[in-house]
Amino acid sequence: MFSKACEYGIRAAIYIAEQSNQNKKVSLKDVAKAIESPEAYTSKILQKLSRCNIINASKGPTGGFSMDKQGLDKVKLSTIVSALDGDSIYVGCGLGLKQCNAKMPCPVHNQFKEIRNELKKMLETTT
Amino acid sequence: MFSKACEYGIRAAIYIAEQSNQNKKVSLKDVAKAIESPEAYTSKILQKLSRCNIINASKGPTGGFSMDKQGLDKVKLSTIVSALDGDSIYVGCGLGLKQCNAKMPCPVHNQFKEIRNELKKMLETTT
DNA sequence: ATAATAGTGGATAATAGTATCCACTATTCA
DNA sequence: TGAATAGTGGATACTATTATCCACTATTAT
Repeated sequence: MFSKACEYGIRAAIYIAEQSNQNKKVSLKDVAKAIESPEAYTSKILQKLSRCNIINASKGPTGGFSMDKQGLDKVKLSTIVSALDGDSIYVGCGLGLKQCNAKMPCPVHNQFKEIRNELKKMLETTT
Repeated sequence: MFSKACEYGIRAAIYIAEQSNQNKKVSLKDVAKAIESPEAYTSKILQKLSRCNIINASKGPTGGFSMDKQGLDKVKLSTIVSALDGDSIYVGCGLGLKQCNAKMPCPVHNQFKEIRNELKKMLETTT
């Protein structure tokens, strides 16, 4: 469904959100440990999320990652997914056909469309 | 959604089914050309499908791939998918969490479950 | 100021999925 | 029988994803 990176990203965001909700800043190590992910790799992912302003990163001692408490419930899963995986989940035919579209639908075109809409709707809920 | 191999497999199966419905046997080349896939790679995929008895393969000149005309509408997409991708689509938490199950659901557990059921239902339709 | 901490960014390695090559076997037909 | 055809199976190459390493910068506290 999602790439590994995206899974880590979602899990990390959820964890950071939980901690921020208690006014706690967390370090890279904390996050990696909490979500059981390789530390260095997680670092990259958090960098991306931070660049997209989904999470805040601060340097130096007492630094770490956090999220705005007030904006917390405005963060959609879909934002995280598209930041890490792009829109690959949404675009293109389920069978990888180029000539598949509404006019020339592949045999499973409509079923796929329905499921994708379901998924999209779901991703637009909060952490 | 699906691996490339699986996409090719589904497309190939659909093509072979169409041709078999007109009592036509098709060669590897035909299939690869029709579904725009690399020939050698497609060969591997068709081998798998043939081993799972989803399609028939015959050697020698006039050989090629075909499907039983009577069993044609009994072939489920899900069979092809699980032959090529295993059950990776169905199993496990959408976020890759090990400790996620009905009792300890992750924040998106139930939404995922619903979508997966939709998908499963859909895959159990014919070519 | 300086030492310690914590994130950053670029280079690189390991792995899995995708794709190709080639020698081989089975089958058909002349 | 033998030549041509078509699928088989194993070995190998390519590519993107996943993962790691390390030198660097920014920040804080002493």
